Parts: sequence; C-alpha cells; structure tokens
Amino acid sequence: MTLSEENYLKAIYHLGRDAKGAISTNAIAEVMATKASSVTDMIKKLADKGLVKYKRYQGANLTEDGRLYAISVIRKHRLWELFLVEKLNFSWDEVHDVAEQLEHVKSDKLIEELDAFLDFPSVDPHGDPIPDKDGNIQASAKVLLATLKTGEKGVCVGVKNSSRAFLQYLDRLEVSLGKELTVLGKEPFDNSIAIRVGDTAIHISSLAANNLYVKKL
Amino acid sequence: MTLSEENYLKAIYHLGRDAKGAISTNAIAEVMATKASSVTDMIKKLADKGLVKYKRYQGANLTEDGRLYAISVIRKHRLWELFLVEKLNFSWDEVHDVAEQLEHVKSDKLIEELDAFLDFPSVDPHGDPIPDKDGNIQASAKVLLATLKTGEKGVCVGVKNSSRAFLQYLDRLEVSLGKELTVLGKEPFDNSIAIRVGDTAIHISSLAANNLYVKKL
DNA sequence: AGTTAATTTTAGACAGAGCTAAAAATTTAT
DNA sequence: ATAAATTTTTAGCTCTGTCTAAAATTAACT
Ligand SMILES: [Mn+2]
Ligand SMILES: [Mn+2]
Ligand SMILES: [Mn+2]
Ligand SMILES: [Mn+2]
Repeated sequence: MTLSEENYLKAIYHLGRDAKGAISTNAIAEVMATKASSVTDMIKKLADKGLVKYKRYQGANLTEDGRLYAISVIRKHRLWELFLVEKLNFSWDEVHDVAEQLEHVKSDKLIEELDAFLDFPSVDPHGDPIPDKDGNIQASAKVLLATLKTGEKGVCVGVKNSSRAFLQYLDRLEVSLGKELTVLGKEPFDNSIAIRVGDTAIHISSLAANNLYVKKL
Repeated sequence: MTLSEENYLKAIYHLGRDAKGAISTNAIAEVMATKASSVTDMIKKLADKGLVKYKRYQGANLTEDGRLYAISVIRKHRLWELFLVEKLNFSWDEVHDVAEQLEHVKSDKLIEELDAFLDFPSVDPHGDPIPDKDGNIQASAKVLLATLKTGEKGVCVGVKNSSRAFLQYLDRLEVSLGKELTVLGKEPFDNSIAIRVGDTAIHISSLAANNLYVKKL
C-alpha cells in the first residue's frame, strides 16, 4: 500500500462517518485537495484491490478490508499524535502534520511497542478514540457543547474540528480537555453561549460550541 | 527534497567516507541496489540543486550543502535507531529498516525534541556517532579488533558492518557494546583470533574481527 | 418532458524514479 | 598504439499519481 492509497482510504473512512450512503468523487477530491479525475483513477485502483466498492457514477464505499486498513492508519496517526504531546513537548495544535507523515511508517512492532510505551491510551490529544490493535473503537458518550441547555454542566472531552486556528483559540480561552464547564445561557442575538469555566465566565460562539465535545455531568 | 534524493545523498556520503576521490556511478548503483543509468539521472538532478559536483564520466562528490544535508539525514537515522532500542524494546539488529523510514520525516521540532528526549546521545546502537544539530560529528579513537596484538585489551565500541547476520552472530557470542575483551592470540591456519570476553575464551573469525571496533585500553 | 446545470468519467499529458538496450567515453591489455 | 573490455551516458519505455479538457451521465429546473 502506498502513502497515497492510505490517505485515500482514511479520507473515505472519515467522510463515511458523517454521510449516509456512498461517498461522492467530488467529496473525496475536496478533502484530498485534488481533482475529481484523480479520485476516479484512485478509486478504481482501490476497487481492484478489494478495498472499496465502486460503481461508475455512484460513488464509493469502503469494504470491510478497506475499513480495517483505514482504521489501522488512524490508529497510527493518533498514537503518534499522543506520543508527540506526551513525550516530545508538542502542543495539540502542532501534532497533526507530523502525524500525517509518521502514520505511514510500516512496522507492526513499532506501533505495538509505541502503544505499550504510551500505556495503551484510549484517546488522542484531541479526544478522538484510538482504535485498538484489532480495529475496535471505543465509543464514548460525548455531545456537542451546543446541545447543552442552560444550567447543564459538562467536561470537555474532545474537538470535532482540530484545525490549528480552533485549537489555539481554545488555548487562549483556557479551555482544554478535562476542564469542567457550566452553560450560563444563550444569547438570542448571535446564538453565542455564555459558559463558566473554572472561575471565569466567557462567551463562546455558536460555531465554536458546535465543534467542542463535552461529556454531560 | 524527496525520499529518493535523501537516500542518494546518504549513499554518496557513506561512499565518500572510504573512497578518496570522486564517487563512481557504479558504486552508487551498487549500494542503492539500482542501475547505473538511474544513478546518472539522479546525480544530474542533485547537481542542478547544488548538492553534488558532477562532471560527465568523472563521478560525483557532495558539495558542502550536500554534505550537511546527508549528515542531517544520518542524524535522524541514528537518533531514531537509538529511540527504538532505548524506548521501544527493539534489539540492535531490528532497528535499521524502521529507521530508514523514520529518517525521512520532515520536522525540525520533532528531531530536536527527540534528541532532548534521549538526553542528547552521542552514539547510536551500533556505536556510530550521532551528528549534532549543526552537523558536527564527534570523532572517536576506535580501531578494528583485527588490529590488536596478542595481549592487548579493548572495549567494544562499535560495528563496521551492521547487517542483521553479523549483529545476531555477535549476540550469540555474547559480544555487545561496552564489553571488555583481551586478545589471546591469532591462529595462523585461518587468521581467526582467540579472545577472552568476561570469563570465556572464544574464537572470532578474521572477517568478524575486521568488522568490530574496539577502543584500546 | 425537455433543457440546463452539475457531477463524474475518459482521454491525453506530464513529472519523478526506475529499467533495458544501445551509444559514447574511459580504462586496461596486448 | 591499437584493440578489447569496462564504465558511463543517452534514448526510449513503464508505472504512479497528478492535471486539463472533453465526453458521458445524472440531477435540477422550468
Ligand atoms: Mn490529526
Ligand atoms: Mn487527533
Ligand atoms: Mn542503520
Ligand atoms: Mn546505526
């Protein structure tokens, strides 16, 4: 499997998490920052290898083999991200690009030993679950902050969007995973949400609240 | 810089350590396990980038830029090898292939933090020096075991050949870096060398003795 | 339904890295 | 000093993964 094939599998997997039916060529092209024609070529190749199901003009879906392969790459990505934060002093907004490279290193021993070195962690620095060796993913009961009602409390457990801009914004707000917060109310004017984190009360935009996962308390 | 270009630079650097003048196309093809015609193409590309000096039919040499780039890749290789042994329970004969992949990951922060995480080590698991951030390489006073005379003592500090076969052979002989040994004598018949390591006396072939570095005591 | 718009696929090219076979240059032998 | 052998380069192909432009198909609108 080439680096490129692995990235396509990951992209199709992630798109499949949201969307219901088949994944469109255009959607894949969008997230891969490439052209639809290139996607068509690659999808055919992956279909030949039995990793995706594909019918002309009807989009693609991962086969079970493809799904497992995608998950194995995601496992590596998230373990490396955690390694970078835990052991090498990276911050959560610096790890993604490096993990994009490290996830393609081929060595079973490497990844299993890394897993052990990190003490078999269950989530990465962004709160995303780390699949186990066999591809099982621990589901967690997280909801978007935006869904909490006034007065409800939650603890931050993850981000939906892990762009540097959002992560650094959260840093400036001093919102980090593990922190408890309480919803004080919603502003009808712009749908922003007033929350209390520790001692301080802050306003968080609707967009931000729709990208921050919390576990209800 | 592509993965392939980095590998060529490393190969030319290592060949230059031994050989005196320019490095021949054939020699590079040999160590890269490729064909001379492919080497010619790549050398031209590297020459265009100012990383090697090249005159048709006259072989190649690294420029100062090329030398520094090669050393930076070797630095990464050796730091990763040490990481694998020290932190992830790899043995010294398992690390090379994985390090060949990891050495191409691009991130200055990654490698500097890895260096710090390992406590700024000076040698890799095979006794090879780890270049510092600026490309300086600590020279050490090692000599081949084969050069020791009867009665001389030394401590193992490195291997010249780090093939798995040789490393595993040393493991079976219970010869590892840091061990002290004494030369008991040479066998005229096959040039093998009798040595004492710890309590036990063993015979080591001439070939092996020409691939094991010791520091004289 | 019929036309227009959008999506998807095909056809043809290209850059990177490699190969084989043939030509050119250099080295070695007679 | 020639001829033979070896090394190196060139020419032409192949394989990935990408692109553009054009054709085919599907979706959206009167
Ligand atoms: Mn990531
Ligand atoms: Mn992540
Ligand atoms: Mn190595
Ligand atoms: Mn080494």
